[in-house]
Amino acid sequence: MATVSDTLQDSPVNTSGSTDSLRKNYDHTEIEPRIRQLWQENDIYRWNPDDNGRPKWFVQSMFPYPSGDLHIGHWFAFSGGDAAARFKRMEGYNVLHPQGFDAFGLPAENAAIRGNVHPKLWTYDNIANMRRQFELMGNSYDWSRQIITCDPEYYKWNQYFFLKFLESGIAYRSDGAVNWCPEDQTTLANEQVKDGKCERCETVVVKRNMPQWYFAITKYADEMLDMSGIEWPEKVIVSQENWIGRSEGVNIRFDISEYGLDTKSIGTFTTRIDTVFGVTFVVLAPEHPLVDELTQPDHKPVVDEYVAAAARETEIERTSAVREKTGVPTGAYCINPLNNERVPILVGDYVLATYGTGAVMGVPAHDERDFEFAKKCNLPIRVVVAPEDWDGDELEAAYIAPGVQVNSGDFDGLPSQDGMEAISDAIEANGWGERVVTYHMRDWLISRQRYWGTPIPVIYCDDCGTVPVPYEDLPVELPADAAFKPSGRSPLTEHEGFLNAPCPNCGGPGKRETDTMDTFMDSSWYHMRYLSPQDDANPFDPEVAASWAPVDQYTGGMEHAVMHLLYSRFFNRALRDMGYVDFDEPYVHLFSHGTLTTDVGKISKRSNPLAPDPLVQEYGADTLRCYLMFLGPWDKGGAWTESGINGIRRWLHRVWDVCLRDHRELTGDDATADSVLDMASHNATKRVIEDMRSYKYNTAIASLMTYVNHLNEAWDNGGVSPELWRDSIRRLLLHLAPLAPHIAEELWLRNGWEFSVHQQLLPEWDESKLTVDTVNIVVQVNGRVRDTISVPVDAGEKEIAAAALASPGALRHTQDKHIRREIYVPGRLFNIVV
RNA sequence: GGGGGAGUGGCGGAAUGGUAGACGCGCAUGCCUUAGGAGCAUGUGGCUGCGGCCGUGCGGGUUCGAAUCCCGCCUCCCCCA
Repeated sequence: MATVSDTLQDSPVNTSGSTDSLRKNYDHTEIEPRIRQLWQENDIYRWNPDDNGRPKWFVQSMFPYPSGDLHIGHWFAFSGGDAAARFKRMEGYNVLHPQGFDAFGLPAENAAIRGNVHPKLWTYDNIANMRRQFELMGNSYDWSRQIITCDPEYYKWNQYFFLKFLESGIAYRSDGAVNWCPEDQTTLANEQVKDGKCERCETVVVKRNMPQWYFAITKYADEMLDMSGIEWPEKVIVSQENWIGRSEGVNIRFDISEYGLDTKSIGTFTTRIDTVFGVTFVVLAPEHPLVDELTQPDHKPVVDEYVAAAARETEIERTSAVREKTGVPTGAYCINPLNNERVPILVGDYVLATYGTGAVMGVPAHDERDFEFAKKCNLPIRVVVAPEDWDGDELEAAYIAPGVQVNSGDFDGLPSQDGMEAISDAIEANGWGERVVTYHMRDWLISRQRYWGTPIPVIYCDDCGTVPVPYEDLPVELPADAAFKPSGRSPLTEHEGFLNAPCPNCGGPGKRETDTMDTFMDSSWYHMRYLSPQDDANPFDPEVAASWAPVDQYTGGMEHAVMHLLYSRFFNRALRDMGYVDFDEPYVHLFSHGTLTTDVGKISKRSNPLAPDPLVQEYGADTLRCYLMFLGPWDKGGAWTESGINGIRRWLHRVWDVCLRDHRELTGDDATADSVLDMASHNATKRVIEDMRSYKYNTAIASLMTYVNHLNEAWDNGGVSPELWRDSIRRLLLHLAPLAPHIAEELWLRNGWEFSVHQQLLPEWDESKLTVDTVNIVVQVNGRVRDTISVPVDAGEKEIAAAALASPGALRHTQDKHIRREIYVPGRLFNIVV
């Protein structure tokens, strides 16, 4: 068993001075496991929630799905996250850095369908393997707080929160059109449909009508638009704003009472009520319930055929901007209440039944799609908001911008922004419609017709209706012996033992809900569970939460900009309103790292598994971590290629070499050499700390490389003092520790310093040491570099001007010329304008 | 169609108004070696008459000075429809 003293015993500081034998000693295959064991035995990454002497820092990387292998993309994500945690620890914070597994989800179940292996077995095997791979990375996780979301001890609390949501009216069941993935045989939330396809398997999603459970996320839509409490990348904020998609407008009704139907009007939603006098037609979605009733007999065959054709097309096809807008008249008319005009009603497939009211008022003069549609269908185009210099001519394209109301009755002459308000007032006063706010975001559909998820804890009773499972009966556990064949219904439906349960209310026969919850339920609050993962009385310990939540720093990929990050923000607000937490936002700072790609494409759980294990074996975890962080800016991602990794390995060899030289060989008789090295040290500290704080790992490593080059130069030139050398090596290792934790620890111990380097504070830098005695000033003539001069740092402008003007390079270009101007940028350059 | 980001050597990238190409890869030459796909050292944007000239996607502009700021255009990537 290795201990700290053993390490020192086994590997004393080498005093032979022979660099050849030293170099051979950097054997990552020996060092890395031994150092990790040392960390483990001393438990240095265990979080102590009661250590209040240091400020708290809750830092978390988005937990992985246990797909089976930790691929190189995971390494890219987690190397940076771990460096951030280690750096913060060394800045003096009490750091909580946990990790876990997002363990429910379809791949496990699909594996069961394919390979006859139980999802639970598959998942836990994968977790075991990924834990082993995580160990190879040497991350500073407190594994004692690991959570696995498919453990009943975890999902019990999903069910608990579901029941709480039910009580507070946030969870509700509703029947209606939902997104259905034919491949995965389940419904999907709107957020999980990308380009009309399933986010997971890319199958085209279809609409189905079925009763499903929802969370009322839209209740928080306005509040979630307020991002003032978070420091997140702009692109994530913008994505969420767009997804929530708040728009203010007016619902206005067009009268159809002349047809004697039950429905007396067509409701339409518009954000441009200022253009209502320009309505020359109304378009219904092909699925609109009024289509059938309103279509006049002589138009029937055409309309029926059009509706049937539209049903065969997907939403993406129908709303594609490049596609020609088509439509057919119903032969019916409706009345615009503002001007009592009769306008034709058409059916057009660019209008979707699921969006707004499923009907739009057509204003061709001021809407691009309506303009195109009117041209195509030969409908009139009437200008009602005039461009500034409008001459009364026909428009060649829709005029979208604000202008002045014309052809708008009493509202003529008003600026259209004012017209918007005045017309809205008139509509509301006359009962023709009302102002409404709509959102693009829909309520969160959480039902899934799959096995491997959290059972929704309700029982349906013929007499009592929908009855929540009592809290004391939680968790409702997944039965182990389900049949995994996709049928469009949850496998649990086929499981009699699970399905039949007595009604908790009346004791009569009841049927359990057989759908399971969307797995985004699990990740919406998992950060809170890290605070007290073993608590069996509460989802999380309120006292610990009071002082430790929210998460201070969260890192993860952009793919969760909407979905996970949106759901968590909603979930936290719901928890807040139920009194569980007293803050609004779950994740204060967010950093979105980029995507690592291969030449094949994106690395993800869906493709390109590139196993890092052989790379770790060949190069070592430290080399791989540093290489990934050196590829480019962390937030930009990059293309994976193995070429170049040798550069990092060579550099770590040089680090090894320079850190094990015997400082007693140094003479210490050159004060200038000392000040040069000291400046390099302080400069490295400044640059590395500043870069690490802003996650610029690539330039932080570059600065460390430069620093090692300086150390080598200083050694070769000789003359530096042994004390300064030791101090400089110390600095190097402290800065290296977050990025290459194993080698930094090994070299730290070999130099005789106290275990562990990861429990040290970062060195500071002294600005005054960053200035030198003489400084090189660039001499320019007309902005072009002609010479450089070396002057004392405290030289005045006059002195510098004289030296610059006298420099050979400047003289060549100023001879026989008239000097018009001289520009001096202190400490940098002197520009002569001739 | 809308929103966001980016275009710099052979390559990854650095520099956000002040010496373009830090740092690294690759390449070249040399040293060491029985050998090397190892290590070390030096060099490395292009052209050159050795004075310089050209050079950060393209075209214009502002400035003493622009990769950086402004206007117009082209291309690529990501997100949303």
